[in-house]
This record gives sequence, structure tokens and C-alpha cells, in this order.
Amino acid sequence: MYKKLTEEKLNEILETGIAEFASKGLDRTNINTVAKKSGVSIGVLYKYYENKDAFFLACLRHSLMVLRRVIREAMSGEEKLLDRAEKLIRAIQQCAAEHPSYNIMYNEITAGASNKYAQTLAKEIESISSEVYIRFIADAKADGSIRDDIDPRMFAFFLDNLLMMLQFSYSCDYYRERFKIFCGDDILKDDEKVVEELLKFLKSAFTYKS
Amino acid sequence: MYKKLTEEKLNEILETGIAEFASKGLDRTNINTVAKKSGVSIGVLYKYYENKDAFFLACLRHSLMVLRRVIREAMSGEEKLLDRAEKLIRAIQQCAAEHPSYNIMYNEITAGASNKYAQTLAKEIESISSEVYIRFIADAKADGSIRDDIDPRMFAFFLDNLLMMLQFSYSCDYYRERFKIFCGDDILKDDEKVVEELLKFLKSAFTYKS
Amino acid sequence: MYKKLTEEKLNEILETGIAEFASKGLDRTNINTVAKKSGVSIGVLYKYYENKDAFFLACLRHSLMVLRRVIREAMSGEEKLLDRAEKLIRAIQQCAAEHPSYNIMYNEITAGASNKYAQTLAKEIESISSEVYIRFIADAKADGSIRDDIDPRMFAFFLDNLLMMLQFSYSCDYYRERFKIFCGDDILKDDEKVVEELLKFLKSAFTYKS
Amino acid sequence: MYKKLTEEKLNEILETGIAEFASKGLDRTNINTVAKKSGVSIGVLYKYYENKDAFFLACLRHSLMVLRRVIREAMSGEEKLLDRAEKLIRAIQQCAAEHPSYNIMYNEITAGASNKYAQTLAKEIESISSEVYIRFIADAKADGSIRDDIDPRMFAFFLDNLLMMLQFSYSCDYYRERFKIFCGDDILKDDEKVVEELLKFLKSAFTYKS
DNA sequence: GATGAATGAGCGTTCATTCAT
DNA sequence: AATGAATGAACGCTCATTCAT
Repeated sequence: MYKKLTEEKLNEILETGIAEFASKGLDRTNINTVAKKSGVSIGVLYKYYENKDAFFLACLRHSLMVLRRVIREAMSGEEKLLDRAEKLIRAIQQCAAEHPSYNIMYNEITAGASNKYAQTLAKEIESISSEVYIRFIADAKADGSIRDDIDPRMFAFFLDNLLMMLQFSYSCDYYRERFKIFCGDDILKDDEKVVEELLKFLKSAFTYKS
Repeated sequence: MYKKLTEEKLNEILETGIAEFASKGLDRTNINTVAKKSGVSIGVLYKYYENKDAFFLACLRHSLMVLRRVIREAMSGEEKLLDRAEKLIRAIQQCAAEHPSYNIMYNEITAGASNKYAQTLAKEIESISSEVYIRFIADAKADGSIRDDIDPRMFAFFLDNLLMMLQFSYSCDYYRERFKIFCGDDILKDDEKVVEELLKFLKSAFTYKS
Repeated sequence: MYKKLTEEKLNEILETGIAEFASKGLDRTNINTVAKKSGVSIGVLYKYYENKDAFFLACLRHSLMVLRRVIREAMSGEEKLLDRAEKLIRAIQQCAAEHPSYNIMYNEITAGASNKYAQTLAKEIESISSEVYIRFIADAKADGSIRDDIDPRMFAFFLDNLLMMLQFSYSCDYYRERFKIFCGDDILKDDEKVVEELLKFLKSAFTYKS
Repeated sequence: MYKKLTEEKLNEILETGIAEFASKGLDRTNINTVAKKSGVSIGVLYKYYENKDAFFLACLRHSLMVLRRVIREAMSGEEKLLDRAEKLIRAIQQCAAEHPSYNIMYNEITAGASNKYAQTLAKEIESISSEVYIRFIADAKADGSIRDDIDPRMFAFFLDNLLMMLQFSYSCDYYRERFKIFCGDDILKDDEKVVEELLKFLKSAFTYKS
């Protein structure tokens, strides 16, 4: 029983935590239950994490790290804005399929109980991607590949809003139901259609001067 | 104090509940405190609502009813899609200023603790507006006032996504921080700019065939 | 089960608390056990007392109030210093027989865990009696009924030290054992001897100029 | 690090333990913290001491050993009772200045949590000094240097009470506050006055027949 | 022998819910 | 009908103790 924790075990704890937090939320998740489900003692959890909040934040950061890695890969090449957008949409679809809980964690921090960390987390999570988006759009605007009459920051915001909603719509219960109500019960299985229509939407929005 | 509860009192209870739920979240809100703050007994609260969840749902429905009324008014005339959109955006800005808690309640249901009701609530909340949006877009498509190569349901979804994100971005802590990171610290005070840019975005998206 | 708490019940809770705190100390006393032993729920304890510390202080104050009442009665008349002393010694013996736990509570606050309140409690508990003793001694010194070469405050201190030790020696386990070691196993049953010898000690100390 | 514990190390552990126990009390002292602060492993602590209680007792015995050594030295000469008393008082003042924690440890055993060992400890700690005091007083009584109408055991008890209270009054938070309330805020800095007045008190008590 | 990570019983406290008044 | 005192399950967290390394 007194075996040292392997790194795998530590990962298992995080995954269990993420699963629990994602399905029940921060407050309804029982730390003792997480420990039990992970096959470790309560004490070990408190050895690695100062308290429940800290553990939640660790789970959150773990989730976002994975999400970010996928996003970063999608953004790596030297493509045009809309090609990037396509890759992002597909990456989101892939993430949602593989790690639905990670996306739920992301949504979780936007809700009431995480208020306390709103500012810190927003800075930590949104700063980098917002900068990247804004720069891309500004560059595209400068080189004439998109329209020239827009505010890059606002358009970056709208773009990210659409992508973020897509993330949630593929992963979070409420958003998924809403997705089906808007786009039909089969929409979750028709990734190609979503890619196609969203790109249509984005392309016009970014390209044509009204 | 054997007085029957007036409708005002009932409303006060709901408002107190909304204020608490919006600032602390479902789980961290203390029902007994809500009763005390509303000036009623705990017993009366349990007479009108079966349990905490039921009371939360009542607060939620009350919030959404108000939000919906504002939206409905914005949609009442016989205008074109983009004029409607403008009115919606302004209505959202007004709502956010007047009833930030209502928007927070809306966001709250998307989080983990409300999982159980996701399906029911989504149906209840999103059905009507999705239908309205879809029909409008379909009509506009039919009468040629917007492009003809789109799926009305998908585009209704994107439109609503943008509007919903706007709602949250004006009201919920995390989203508000994110809004500022993307668009600058003063964006919350420059409503006109948001209207203008979002309309620019939407107009192109809906009008030009790519 | 949902019967209102009578005043007796509240008193029973205090007595149970005192009994537990006196026998186990602040830290080893389990609040839930106190509740159970008192026949009330945990919640009721927390309704009346903010937390464990507050409950401990309430038990302490209750104990001291009773002790003080007995002492005050012993001090009421218009007697000479040594007659008062005799009455005090007898009052202490009586208290120890009737409420041993109260004296233990008094000793408890002198120990480590109550550090935090040392200053406040000392002021609250010792101020009045110290003033009374000092005044009595000063008066007796002035009217020539005791020696005139002493510092009333110091002698009041020595007097109270002897009485306090007597309290503890009749009530607290360790002090009681020590009492027996010094004065014989039967000393606890020979109240008269203690009165006589302590008075002998005090009379000379207070009367004769060395 | 397979080094055997040196005696110094063992002493350091005891000193750390005493410091912790004296400032926080038995129950609020964390054994693991003591180990860490001493620079040893928890395991080694448990190798030398069966459990927390045993370690506490060891700390206690170490403290008392030191205190006793100082007292014994003060008692070594062939002086008269009151000269010895003076030396004792001064030894107590010195001890309090040099090892306040040791005195606190002494006071600690009188409190609730040490109940279990009250009898054993009292025997172990008080037997020798009580015998010494009693014999001295009996001898002094026999050789006529003090009054002849007293019970040596009782007077030894009173004497020790006064000295013990002095120990605590110089070292333990509550007793120190009480000391100041009785004798003024500056009493802790005026050792000479305490010596003088207490000797005055004792001399009369022991010398004059009432 | 020495280590210190792991264990898990146990405690203080909260608060949704009940029901005697 | 309205009240709100009473209830007690449940949770976050600590730390004395164990034992694999």
C-alpha cells in the first residue's frame, strides 16, 4: 500500500479530477471521491495540491495546455487566414471528440464559482491567442488579402467568439443541445458541413467590404 | 405575520435569488440567506419551490423571461435582417447595463452543476429564438435580400453565437476580461464601436457570396 | 425531534461542554461528541456559538461566573482581611467539591492552546479580584490592622497565588497528586487542617514586620 | 545519509520539540514539522520515541531536568531556609529569562491533555523537591531557626506553591498578564523588588508565631 | 539503519431541508 | 398558513503513524 506514486498515477489523478470537475462542476466534485476513484489516499492529493481550488486550477491548466497544443499545431504553418481558420475548426472538432472534458473545463471557469480567478485566468488563457489572432488579421489586412476597413481587434474577437462557441457546442451538454436545436439532430455527426458553412460565413465577413 | 405573499414579495424573492445566484453561483448560494435577505421565512420559500434546484430554475426562468421580452421587442418591427441585428445588438447592450445578473444566470446553466437540466432547458430557451432566426434568414434568402448559397440553420446558429457571446462579454466576469483583452480596456464604454464593427462583420457574412 | 430548545437544554450543553473540555482539554474535545452527549444536533451548537473557540470561551465564562459568585459572597461582609481569607479558603473548598470542572476550566486557559486569548482573558478575569485584594490590603495597611512595610500589590499577588494554587490543588489531576505528595494522601479530606495552616501562614505573613 | 544520530542531534530534536510544544501546546504541535525543523526524518523521530505522547514526555523530562539542575545548585550550600529561598527565587528568575519554554512545558502537564500521566508525572517530578523542602523546614523547626507551631508539609506546600506560581508568572502568557495586572506593567523588569517582597512575605510567614 | 511518501481516521463546519409551533 | 429553530449528512482538510525503499 505504501508505494511511491508514479508519474502515471499523478496523471491519473488529474484525469480523474478533470472528469469529475467536468461532469459535476467545481463545487459538487468531492475531493475525497476523486482520491478514491484515482486509487490514492486523500493525503496524497493534498501533498501535491494545496487545496481544492489549487487542484481545480491544476486540472484546468492541464486541460488548457492540451487544447493549446492542438491549436498551436493548427496554427503552425504559413498559411492564409482562412486556411488557418479551417485548420482551427478541424482541430476543435478533433479536440471535442478526443477530450470533451477539457473543453468543459474551459467553459467551467466562465461560470460563477470561478469568479475569483476570472481576471488572472483570462489574462493567462486569452492573452496569447488574442495576440496571435489580432496580428494575423492585421497582417492580412496590410497585405491586402482581406478587407481593409475593419478593426483587427474587434474582428479577432468575433472570430474567436465563433470558435469558442464551436468548442462548447461540441462538448458542453447545454451548448450541444442548443447546437442540435439550431442545426438539426445530426449536426454533431456532420463535421464537414460545419467546416464548410462556417468558412463560408468567415470568408465573406473577412473579405468583402460592405 | 400570517400574511399571504403578495406578488411583489414573490418578485423580490426571485430578484434576491438572482442576485445571489449570479454573484456566487448555484452551489455557493445559501438558500437560508436568500430567504433572510428577501425578508421571508425559509418555510415560505420551500412552500413555493420544491427545493433549491427548483428555486434556481425559477430564478433562471424569470431572468430569461425578461431577457426574452427585450429581445422580442427588438424583433417586433418588419425590418430587414441587418436592421434587426442592429436592434438586437443594442438591446443586448441595454440588457447588460440594466440586468447584468440575468445574463449571468443564462451563462450559469451552461456550467456543470446544471447538467441535469441541459436538455429540457435548451429546448425551452433556444427553440423559439432559433426558429425565429432561421425563418428570418430563410425568408431573407428567399426574397434575395441576402446571399442564396447558405444553410439558414447554420447561419442562424453563427449569428446567435455571436450575439450570445456578446451578452456574456458584457456581463460575466471572465468573458468581460476576455472582451477587454481582445478589444481594449475601454471597449465596454464604446457601445457604438461594437455595434458598428459587428454589423460590418455580419453584413458581409450574410450578403456576399464568396 | 424538532422541539425548541429549552433554557435547561442550553445549560445542559454548557455543562456537557465544560465536562468534556475539563477532562480532555480544548483540542481533544470533539464538538460533535459534545452535541451528541447533550442530546442536540451539531447545528444547534453552531447556532448558539460561532465556532469551537467561541463555545469554549462560553463554557469558560460560565464556569468563572459561578466561581466568581461564590467568591463574591465570601467577600461580601465587612470583615477583617484574615476573616475574609478564611471565608475565601472555605469557599474554594466548597467550589472544588461542587464544581471541580469549573476550576479545571480556569486552569485550562493558562495552558498553551489558549495563548491567543491570554491577554484578553487575563484582563477580564483577574482585573476585578486583583483590585479588590489590593484595595483591601491597602486599607488594612492604612488602618493599622496589618503591617505597614509592604507593597499591597505584591502581597495581593502572593495571596491570590496561594488561593489559586489551592483551587487547582483541589480540582486538577496533576495538582491534586502534587497536593497529596506534599501534604499526605488524606489531605483532600481534611479541609479544616488546610484552613488552619494556610491561615497561620497568611496571618504571620501579613501581620509581623520582619 | 546513513549516519547515526549524534547526541547533539538528539538534543536539537528535543529543543525543537520543546520550542514547538511550549508555543503551541501538545495537540497543536505537528510532529512532522518538528522533524523537519530539526533536520531529521519523521522515521527517526519514531525510532527514538514510540509516539507523539512519548516524545512530548521526553521533551518534558528534558525541560524538568534542566530546571531541576538549576534548582539543585541553588539549594546546594548549607544555608538557612530564607537564604535558600532567596537563592531559589533568583534561580527562578534566571531560568525564566534563559529557558522560558521549559517553564511552559511544566505548566503544560497540568492541563487537560496530559491527564493520563498526571499521577506518574507528579510522583516523578514533585517527590524529590517536596521531600527536600519538607526536610529543610522540619530541620529549621527543630533547630529553632523558624517558628515551631507549623506543619512542615503544609508550609512546604505553601512555599512551593508560591515559587511555582512565580515560575509560571515569569514564563506563561496568561500568568504573565496576570502578574502585570496585579503588580504593574513593569514588574517583569524589576526582579529585585520581587525578591525583596516575596522574602518579606516568607520571612514573616515562617518566623513569627501568630 | 534512515527516509519521507503515502495513508486514512477523524474533526470542524456548512447548509438544504423538515416540521412543531 | 407562515415561521424559523432544529437537524445531520456531507465535505474539506490535517497530521499521527506506517513501511517500502
